[in-house]
Amino acid sequence: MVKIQDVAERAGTSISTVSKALNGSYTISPETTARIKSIADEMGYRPNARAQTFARKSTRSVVFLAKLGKDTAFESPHLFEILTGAEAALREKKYALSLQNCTAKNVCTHAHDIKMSKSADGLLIHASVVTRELALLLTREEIPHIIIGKPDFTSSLCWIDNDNRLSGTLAAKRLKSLGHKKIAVLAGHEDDQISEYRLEGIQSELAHSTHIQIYRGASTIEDGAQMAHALLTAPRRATAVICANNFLAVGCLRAFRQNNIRVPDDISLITFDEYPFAKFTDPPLTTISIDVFDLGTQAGKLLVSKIKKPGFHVQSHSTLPVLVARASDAMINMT
Amino acid sequence: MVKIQDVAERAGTSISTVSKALNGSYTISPETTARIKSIADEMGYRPNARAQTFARKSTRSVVFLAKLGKDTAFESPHLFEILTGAEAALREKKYALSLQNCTAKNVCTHAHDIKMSKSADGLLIHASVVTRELALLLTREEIPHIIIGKPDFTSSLCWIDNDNRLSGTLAAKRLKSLGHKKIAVLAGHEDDQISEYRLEGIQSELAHSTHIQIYRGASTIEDGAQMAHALLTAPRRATAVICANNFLAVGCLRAFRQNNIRVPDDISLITFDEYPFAKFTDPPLTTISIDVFDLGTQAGKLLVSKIKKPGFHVQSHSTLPVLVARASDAMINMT
DNA sequence: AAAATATGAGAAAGCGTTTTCCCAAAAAGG
DNA sequence: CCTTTTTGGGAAAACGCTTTCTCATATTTT
Repeated sequence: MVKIQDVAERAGTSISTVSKALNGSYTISPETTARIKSIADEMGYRPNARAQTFARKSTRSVVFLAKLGKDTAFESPHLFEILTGAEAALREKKYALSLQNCTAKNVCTHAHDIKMSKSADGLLIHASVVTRELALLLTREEIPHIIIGKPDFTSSLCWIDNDNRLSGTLAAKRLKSLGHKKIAVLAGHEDDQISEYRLEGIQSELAHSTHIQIYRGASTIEDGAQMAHALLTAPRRATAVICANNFLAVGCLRAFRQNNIRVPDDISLITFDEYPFAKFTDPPLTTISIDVFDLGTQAGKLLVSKIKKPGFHVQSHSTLPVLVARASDAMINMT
Repeated sequence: MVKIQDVAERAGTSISTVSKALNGSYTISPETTARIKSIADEMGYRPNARAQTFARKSTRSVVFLAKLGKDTAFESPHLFEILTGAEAALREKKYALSLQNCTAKNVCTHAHDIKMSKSADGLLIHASVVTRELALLLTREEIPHIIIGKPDFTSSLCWIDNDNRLSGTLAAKRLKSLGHKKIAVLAGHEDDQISEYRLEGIQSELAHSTHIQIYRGASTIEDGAQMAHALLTAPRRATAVICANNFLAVGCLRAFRQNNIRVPDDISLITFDEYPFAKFTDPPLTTISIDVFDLGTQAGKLLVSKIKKPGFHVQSHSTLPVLVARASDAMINMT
């Protein structure tokens, strides 16, 4: 294994000179720098990352903390899309990304361990595992971090998220503009943050003018279908339905088909996000979506900024939702 | 920051004793070990991971190499399910897992870099990026690795995979046992390894006794529907269809519905894998599936074994597929 | 009781960089 | 031409552990 010493000898310089040349320090002349670089190259010298990490007092790596388990990849593809986006951004900045499964219960232990053992420079944390205790820890220990998703309590954390509240508002606005007055909402359970914010946005937009029926269930195809059935048998049937996410929408679509309810002729449907099957459903779904990959890259970039300049403080940062109009919604049918 | 020195002073021993006690070396008496441990605990001592990594000449980390991009999380949830499984296994063995996006073109650079810079102890590599050149590199440099998926050429690599060929055979056997004689196969393109192995298994089982029609297209819902249309208009229409993956099956199902072909009454359908929506389709899909998460954990465990004892050599290792019978296939309709 | 062995603990040598000083030589200024 | 400043490069001190060697002391063996 060729080490810095070898390069130095071959170049007839000291090891500090080699280190400086390779790391682009201005205190070495351009000529020597070039010469050393070419020698190092020729010798196939790669600095030992373990030694660098130790000497630099920085790992140039961050860890991604989220709740992972069997089927998470299927149930929460967003999580991994974010991860992928983050990896891309971090790689560009020469940071490594490692993955750690944790829960809201043990996230503090994880974070504390990483901080104490100095095994990473920063944390990317999925909002679903963020607790008040963690918030305290992060600020007290001044751990560079970005929370992905909006933590559900006011705090001094740095977070970045799709603006789910605005998404809800957009969906509601859309249906209003199509003339709908009786709108049903298929929402997730109360502990489903994303669904909750969307619902808030919907309600704030619809509050006065419209009759809203809210149904709740798990964010699954099954429950979506069940809620759709309930909706169809309700006294004053809605003319449009907003599904808090794609799974609910798929279930809803299925229930409508079973009951020979045509979409969008008999009822309009609008949902959020952009799962790959969203454009393949029958009819293709109108959704309020965002670029999840981009959310990840932004989180990565932001985190690196925070690591590099501890003064740098982004309190929060939201990405804007946009309407992707397809064929599942339509002007209200007056007949 | 409390360091080993501080603990040693407080315990009235040398730092080597502390190190040994904490790392469970037998050369320290049980009493001293216990005493030191409790003092370290009390002082909140955490060894500096950067220093440990450096001193030990090992990072206790591995990197996962795969092709990642926008929508990969949606299109290949399996990849992330494997990743999650690997994380779980590695965590148990105290190894960290980091993620690196790469392509078949640059995978060698990545692997070489990691080896040279000693930034990880081993590699988990998705088969889709494995090239002959990489195989050479891995064996020449003796890089501990596990390939996930079967590399498409004979080599001395260590790989682990679901036995896709056997899965194909199982699917074919199932349809044969249900009395089908004319079977259509909706396969992916020739470069889709998984689909290819499945097809092989199907063909080897069906070769003599049965009439097979093979259709090819991309592994998407769209192409699945298209192939299904082709199948329906073919001269001697098949009584059963095997779809090389879930996406094709969904497309197929849709096309059948549009043409008022009932499943399984008019035609039987069987597919592979177990996407979460497989049990929610109409009718629920009969599939040949495996435990992808488990594939990941096995890969992780195997890799750690290879890292710890370089002599340890598993050439290959396959997980067994199993039939999950649902409602999309049935006895051939004789009428 | 002397010799051989086993045991517990410490001294010190790494591990391979980065980085902080420091100094000579060269350049600039008076 | 002498003094001051700049510039390029080297010496050496970290960085905080692990691990090998060595050595007393305690234990066993002869």
